[in-house]
Amino acid sequence: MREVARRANVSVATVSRALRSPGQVSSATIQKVRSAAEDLGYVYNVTASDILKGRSTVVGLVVPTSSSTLFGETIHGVQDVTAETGFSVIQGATRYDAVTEEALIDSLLERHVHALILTGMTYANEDRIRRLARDGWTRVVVVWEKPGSDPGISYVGIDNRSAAERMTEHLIALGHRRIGLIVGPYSRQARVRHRLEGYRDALEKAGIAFDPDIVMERRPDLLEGREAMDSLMGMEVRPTAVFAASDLLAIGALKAARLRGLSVPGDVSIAGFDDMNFGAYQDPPITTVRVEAYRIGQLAGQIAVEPIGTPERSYCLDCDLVIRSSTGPIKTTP
Amino acid sequence: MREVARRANVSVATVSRALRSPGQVSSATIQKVRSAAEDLGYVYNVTASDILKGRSTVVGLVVPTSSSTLFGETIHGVQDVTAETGFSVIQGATRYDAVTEEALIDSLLERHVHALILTGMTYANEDRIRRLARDGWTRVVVVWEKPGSDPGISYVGIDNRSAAERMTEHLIALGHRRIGLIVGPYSRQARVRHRLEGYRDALEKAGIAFDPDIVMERRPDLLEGREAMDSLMGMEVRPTAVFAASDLLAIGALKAARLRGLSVPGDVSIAGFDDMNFGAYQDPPITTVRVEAYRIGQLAGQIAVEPIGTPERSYCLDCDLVIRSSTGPIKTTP
DNA sequence: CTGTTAGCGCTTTCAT
DNA sequence: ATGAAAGCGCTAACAG
Repeated sequence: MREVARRANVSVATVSRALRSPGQVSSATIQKVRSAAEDLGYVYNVTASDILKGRSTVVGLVVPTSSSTLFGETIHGVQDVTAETGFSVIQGATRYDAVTEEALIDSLLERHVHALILTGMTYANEDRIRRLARDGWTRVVVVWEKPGSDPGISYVGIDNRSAAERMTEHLIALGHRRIGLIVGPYSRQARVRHRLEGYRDALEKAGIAFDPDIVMERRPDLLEGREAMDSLMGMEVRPTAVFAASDLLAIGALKAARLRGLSVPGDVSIAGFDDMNFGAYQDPPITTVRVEAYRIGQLAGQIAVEPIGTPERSYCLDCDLVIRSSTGPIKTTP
Repeated sequence: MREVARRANVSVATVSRALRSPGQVSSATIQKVRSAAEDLGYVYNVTASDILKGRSTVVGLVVPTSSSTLFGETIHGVQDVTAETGFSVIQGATRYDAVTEEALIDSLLERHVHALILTGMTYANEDRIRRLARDGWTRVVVVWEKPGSDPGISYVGIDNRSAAERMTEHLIALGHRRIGLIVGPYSRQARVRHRLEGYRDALEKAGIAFDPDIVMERRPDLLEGREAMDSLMGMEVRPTAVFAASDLLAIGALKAARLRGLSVPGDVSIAGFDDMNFGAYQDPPITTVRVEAYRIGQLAGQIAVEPIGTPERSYCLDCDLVIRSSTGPIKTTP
């Protein structure tokens, strides 16, 4: 910038003004400055400006994994909104690991991010985040989970418990009473735990005993879904329906059923969660819970870029069941 | 930091040293400083340090879309490597749009990123990038494409042309002579154009005339694949095999075939590209080209974090055909 | 309209 | 081992 000033025969302050607030400068000077900048290949430095203004125009985004079409939509939502307002997004993946998550959050904080958007926060780091939020150090948005009540923490998510309950009810309504569940590691994530609770709620209402043997706790990916389903289908009294609390798990489960020569939904019904784009392209198309992932990202982004000190704000989005062909009535033994 | 200094009764310089280069400070002082920092909830500011040192510890990563399991793997690779070396990744998606890409690159440059990792650079922005790279302004890594020869630009990718040629040869070897192609927008992306060229190479070698009518140029997603396949299958003389230059397109195509009651590979063979994790979970599992997306990301990350001025370095990874069940011999009309 | 000056949070000489 | 002071690239307040 000093170089530019010298070349244009003006002070650095004028350069700054010419480039950033052209209203205060004569158009002749603006031209001079612009062309000097052009000649020198000058590129403005937002970072320096941030430092001086004691602010930050970066938001940190923490996701479990970057390679999911689902979180991907949320990421898009966040990026679109933040880009409009001149913010950049530093993104990192935890791989469902608390230690990685902590390291990630640390590095984000050291960059003094304006906001932290957290997907699937593990219990391990909750206290720390709460303290940060309470002190107004950064804005904190927790995403994908039903609103809680922590001062300074905003939530954008869905009611996982209710959605899981409704899907389980759907299966019960089809006549199923032995319903397997494949679910993420619920001991660590609220989101997942709530899905388990919803499942149990529905069973209880229908007077079906909860059987821990047919609940599989797995990392949400294709292979784990397949393996879990295989165990389930290998049981002496096997479930007639399986609720996979993620479409990834459901697609894996579908594969396992196919390999065992079981027809879906003839022999066993399979339901998923999330409505990932692939779900409708499976054979049969998968019954699932629609989640507006992009919208969640947008809202999270909007909240994130608000000035520090703006009160927390929470949204709980509705999510509908999408009944496709992977679930059907229980087979009546002839 | 000044606060910490005051509370610990030392100068800011000492605080800086105590926290960042403990070797130069007495352990008593370190303790004092540490506890003062703790009490005040002090968090180090990397950004300020970057400014002062005239460097940047951020790399910019540009991808076509964030919601792809494939680019997701590349992102993971980059993140894992950069995290180890204290870099953060600012990531943005172009959505296959040149204008968005340009805006994104601008914002990255204004943050004075240490390096720019570009996936699927469009022609529109090539000149600009080349100039940047030549001037040593940032490190530039172009990813997913076969190495070219531009001073200052590193490449990490695959030989798209050769891979596409081999897949087409595979189909030809199965007896197919009328082979449809569904491919991304090749007018704008080198990666995609090379796949088209590979396809043509193979046809030519086999003495098959190139027929532009059975080449569909589509955005790589499920729906477009489905629609393109539907057009192809609606033709009077329809192709007996279709090469979809992305697994996303292939899965969409599979759906279209299924809806038309065509058996795969009985009535029509379908091949994909990329080896996305979903491919093996389709029915039938999809024949495809394996691409080591994570490895590509790692290499790109390694090159990116090297000091400015380090010579460019390029890698062209091998990629094997993965023959699954979606391709088979041509049906001999009885 | 434009220049001068001070200073953001940090690190690095250079003294002490 | 510690402190004082200068300075990274930028902007805001104050003069002129």
